[in-house]
Amino acid sequence: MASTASRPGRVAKLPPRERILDAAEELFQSEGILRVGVQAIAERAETTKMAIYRHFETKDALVAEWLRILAADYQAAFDRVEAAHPDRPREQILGLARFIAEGLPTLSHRGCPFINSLAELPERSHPARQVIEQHKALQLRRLVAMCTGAGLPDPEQAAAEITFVLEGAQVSTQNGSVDRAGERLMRIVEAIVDRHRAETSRVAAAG
Amino acid sequence: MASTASRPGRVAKLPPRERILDAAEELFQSEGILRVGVQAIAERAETTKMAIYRHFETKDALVAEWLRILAADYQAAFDRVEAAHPDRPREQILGLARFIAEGLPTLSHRGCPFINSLAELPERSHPARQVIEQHKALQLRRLVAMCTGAGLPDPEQAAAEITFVLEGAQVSTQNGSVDRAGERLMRIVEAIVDRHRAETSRVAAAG
DNA sequence: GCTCTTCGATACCGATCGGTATCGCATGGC
DNA sequence: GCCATGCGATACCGATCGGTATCGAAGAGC
Repeated sequence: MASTASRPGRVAKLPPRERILDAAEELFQSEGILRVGVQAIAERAETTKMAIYRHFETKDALVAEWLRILAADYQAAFDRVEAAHPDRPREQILGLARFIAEGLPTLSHRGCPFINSLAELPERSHPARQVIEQHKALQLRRLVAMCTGAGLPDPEQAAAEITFVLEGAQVSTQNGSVDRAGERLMRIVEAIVDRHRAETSRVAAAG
Repeated sequence: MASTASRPGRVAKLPPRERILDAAEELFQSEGILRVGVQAIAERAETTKMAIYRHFETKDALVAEWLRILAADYQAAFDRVEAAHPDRPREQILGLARFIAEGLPTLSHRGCPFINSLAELPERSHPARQVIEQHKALQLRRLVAMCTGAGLPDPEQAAAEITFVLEGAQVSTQNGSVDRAGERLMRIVEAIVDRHRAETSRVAAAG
């Protein structure tokens, strides 16, 4: 037989903690948090419940860690969009909207993990809630910064409007009521930015 | 002692089925569907589990019936808004937005029941999902009709935009990221309608 | 080569879940 | 007055939940 050192299974296996997080990611996203048991996560991760509790204090801690990673991935995508359009805040905003719009067909009828998790975890003390609220707060701050950079006269209002349509597009995709949500999303975000820019010139002309 | 006929308890009690639905409404809204057991509903309704299963085939059927009633209430509110502004579609649209905006502080950090239920019940075959999707589809149709009545040149796009911001305002209120969501919601809905009206005159001028 | 940690496997815990069976009582229609 | 029905109470079912205890094999560092 071959050596056992470099051939842990049929393919190279990640360490247990990564496998657990990957399995949790897939199951939580497709079936929800509450409906997925720790045993099911262990099986998909090709490990055992005990291994999970060796790496995470409780199931709630695992949920929180999953959302933390997801939020970090999301912020990284945010970073890439910003970097792709340096010093052009309007393009950054539209790039962000495009990022969301392109993701809509993927999440299809199983919506945004943050929104869903918020629905599944009503207790304000749950560790996952803090992760979600911090993430949303950070996202809004970055959006406000972009709107400020774009010279919009009321960046808080503009950022709030964009936040509304981004989240609304995701839930409307989830319940399948609106078709061509991606295109519609892009159109309205452009319209929001342009309207606020028009406000700029109006304010400038008046001042 | 007084007659027992007209004095069923300390106060006049509704029939069990209504009490069950009331209890389910309160518990599902505040704690979510999956976290509330049938036993807990029975206790709050001052009855027993058996009584619940005499009126509803399964817990899922109770959930579906709850959402059916909720959707009917919602459509009734929709009717009242329409009736309050006969033949003035623009006022109807703004009235609807105001209805949602005024409800935001009430649902506070425990969002829209339809959005939450969608997150809690991922199985497409669940009876409650059909109720939700039908409700959302009907709401969108009515909104499209209002936009058509208002003479907007692209009523589907306008209705989709309004749907996005209505739903987005609710989830952003739930996660607490946006302050003054009600005012912001009203401002953007007005802006959407006015922008589409401006498109109207532009199209008319070009035609 | 030895030891210390990690991993996998299994069995188990108490609690709770959705759902059912049964029984006695009260009530309303006839 | 009688009887069918609705209701409340209790006990119970199998399944699953989150979480723990235990034990043996395997691997890495010194």
